[in-house]
Amino acid sequence: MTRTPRQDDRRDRLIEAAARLFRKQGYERTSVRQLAEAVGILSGSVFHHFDSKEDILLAVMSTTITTMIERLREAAGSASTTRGRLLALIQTELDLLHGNTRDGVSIIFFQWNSLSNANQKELLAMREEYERIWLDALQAARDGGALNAEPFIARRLLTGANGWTIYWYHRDGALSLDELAGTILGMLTGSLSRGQAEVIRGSEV
Amino acid sequence: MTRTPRQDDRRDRLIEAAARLFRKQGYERTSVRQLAEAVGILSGSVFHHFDSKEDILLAVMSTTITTMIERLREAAGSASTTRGRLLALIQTELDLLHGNTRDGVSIIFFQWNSLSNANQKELLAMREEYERIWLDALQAARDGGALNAEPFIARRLLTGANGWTIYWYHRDGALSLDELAGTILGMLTGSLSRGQAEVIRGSEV
DNA sequence: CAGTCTACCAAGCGCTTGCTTGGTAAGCAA
DNA sequence: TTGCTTACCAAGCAAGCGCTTGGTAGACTG
Repeated sequence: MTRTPRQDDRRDRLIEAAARLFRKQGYERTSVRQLAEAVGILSGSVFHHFDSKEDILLAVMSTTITTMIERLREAAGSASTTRGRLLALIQTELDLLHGNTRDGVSIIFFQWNSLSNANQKELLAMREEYERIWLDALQAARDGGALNAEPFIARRLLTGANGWTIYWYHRDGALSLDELAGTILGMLTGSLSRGQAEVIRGSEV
Repeated sequence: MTRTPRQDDRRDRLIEAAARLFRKQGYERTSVRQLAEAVGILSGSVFHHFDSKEDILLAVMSTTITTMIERLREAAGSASTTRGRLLALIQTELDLLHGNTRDGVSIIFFQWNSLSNANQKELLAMREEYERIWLDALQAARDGGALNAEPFIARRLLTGANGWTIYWYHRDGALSLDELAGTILGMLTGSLSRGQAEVIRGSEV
């Protein structure tokens, strides 16, 4: 039997497997035994790496939010115009939801209530950091006249619209993520039709 | 001990309690014992009214969808213009989500995956009936030039945006449901600002 | 007023759950 | 070589789960 101490790869693999299974089956319907089996250990051994099952969910969410903030901050910085920044944020959130971070990100969106209140509080500051980036961009868009609605309302509608895509959007379909992002931006700002995404990103307002 | 035979009120009360508890706690985290306690019977007695726990969820969803279809059909028929009809549908869906049907409707939106595949199939025809009303209205809006996006994409974005309101919208806040509906219609059709809802409903396109 | 049906209780069964315990082989440091 | 640490296994515990069983009081039916 191979032992690989001084190397937390089992822990990381557990987080990965948990993200995958939690997304597919939900947190409650995923047992610790399933998690253990997914990485090739017995159920009791899971508790060598984590104090509780919920701690695994917390770890999944925590590492995911960190990535989300990082990616969104990058996107916000990459665009030079108000509208271009908004598009970049939408594209990024969609990519977070459908790229290789999708397991964790879906869990952030739709398994939030499986976390105890105490642990929700623990992550709230990070979530707010993520939302702050959005609200700043939306406020700028509003100041510039590109957005009609109040930023925080627009963001919440957007959160739902984007998050819900995990239930119907498939990357291998006819609709590309950038096209979808363009459609969403068009709705938000009320003028853009699909397929113009590339034109706008980086150009003037 | 009061017995009231020939009267299915316990069954109805169970469905009601289930809707409430499933929404608040989730289906998996709600036990049959809790459901029983909510209506004042013992856990075993629940299975006099339902074959299984999942059957209760099915009953909640089934009765809810029936109401949803009914209400949405009414709304679609009440408006004389394309845009007015769209607004009526949005208002109705928001009211379904936040009025006295909100428990069941929230469950339709967010506990769908707790149903077994077999039971999902059972309800699919009803869901499609509901969506058909939406798609017809959106298609008409598109034909009339009021909507830029493809109807089925618009609807899915809308589904997410509307459904997500259960996580942040509160009736007793400053924002009224009709104002919110106006904002959403404005985004969909790309021209309306908030507060104009009443003006548009029933007027010409 | 006997027979049937409805709506429940009391008890508990079989199973799964998250988690604990005690032990051990392998790796590392001195 | 000794001693400590890491990463696991083997076994199982207590609690809770959905659900079943056998029985009974009251209401309804002929």
